[in-house]
Amino acid sequence: MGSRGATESYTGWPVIPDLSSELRFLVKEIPCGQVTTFGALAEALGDLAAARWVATQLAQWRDDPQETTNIPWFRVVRRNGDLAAGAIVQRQHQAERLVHEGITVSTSGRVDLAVLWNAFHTAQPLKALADWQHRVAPVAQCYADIEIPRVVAAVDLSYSSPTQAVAAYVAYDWNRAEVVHTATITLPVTFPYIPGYLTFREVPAMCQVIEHVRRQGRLAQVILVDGTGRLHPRRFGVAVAVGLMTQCSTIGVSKRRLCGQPSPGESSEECVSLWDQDERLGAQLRHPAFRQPLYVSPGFGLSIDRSIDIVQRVWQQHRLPEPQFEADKLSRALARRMHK
DNA sequence: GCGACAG
DNA sequence: ATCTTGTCGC
Repeated sequence: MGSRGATESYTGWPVIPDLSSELRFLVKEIPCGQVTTFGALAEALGDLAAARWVATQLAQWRDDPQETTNIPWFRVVRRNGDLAAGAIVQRQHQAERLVHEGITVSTSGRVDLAVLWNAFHTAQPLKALADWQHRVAPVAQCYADIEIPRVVAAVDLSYSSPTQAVAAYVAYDWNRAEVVHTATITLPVTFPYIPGYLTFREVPAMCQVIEHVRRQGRLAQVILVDGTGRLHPRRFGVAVAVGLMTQCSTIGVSKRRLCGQPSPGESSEECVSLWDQDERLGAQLRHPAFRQPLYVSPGFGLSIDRSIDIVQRVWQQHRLPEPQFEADKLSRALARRMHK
């Protein structure tokens, strides 16, 4: 079975676990005649936040003729005892499999969770990754603010298939309002999207396109990253990791909020600080032309306030700041072209 | 039914 | 993020 669980060195990037293999192993541990929950499996992986991914992965195996007979997906139900989500025929199938193993399923499609099985053997690989984030986050907290540079870049990812990422880099001159450099790369991606762990999914591709631009000698002084920076439960969003790995100044900019609460005292419409555990981590920005706000936090090498200055400078014509809008457009166009 | 956890 | 029909706005 090889090495299970995440191990890492103190200084470098951690070994990224193969979560699908880990989950497959755990599901196969559930004994005949027993049931468990998606959340229990997620906790066995090391974080309840993975529950949704566990559910979607099990549904995938359920619907895959190659996998469905090897993996007892039907022994996993929701926390309230309900059978897994899905079409009526699939829920019926799950009920039949459970009844066949001697488990009582009510007419409404619910099992008694008093018998929930939970004795997994696991190294909790996600917990190892979270510990690594906690430990490395303080290293990224030093900064020496630069002036707002003329050229601000952005990196963004699209997917040409569920396992193939397209990373785009776009450098934008806000004074002349034009794109001055672009680059793209493609890379296989296997780590799933789990809230709080986006770093381990998207940072390798982002760093690779940035290193490519560095070799071209065209690296901008600041890079906007789709996602969060310090505005993260462990202060280690994807923008922090990209900055740390590349030693570039980075800013996390997201369309939705991962964590942080607006400070009650502030009345400003266009900029409200976001706090978590009595710590100011970033800001919610509003643009008069757009309904939806933007969530901004430093990744690496910049203060919160300078990060805000820079994002406001390049946020003009679209819902996303111009460099990100262009990077999104570019990566999506290439991903679509590759899909054909 | 509601709230919700980046991409 | 991606998958998609119908819908809305410039």
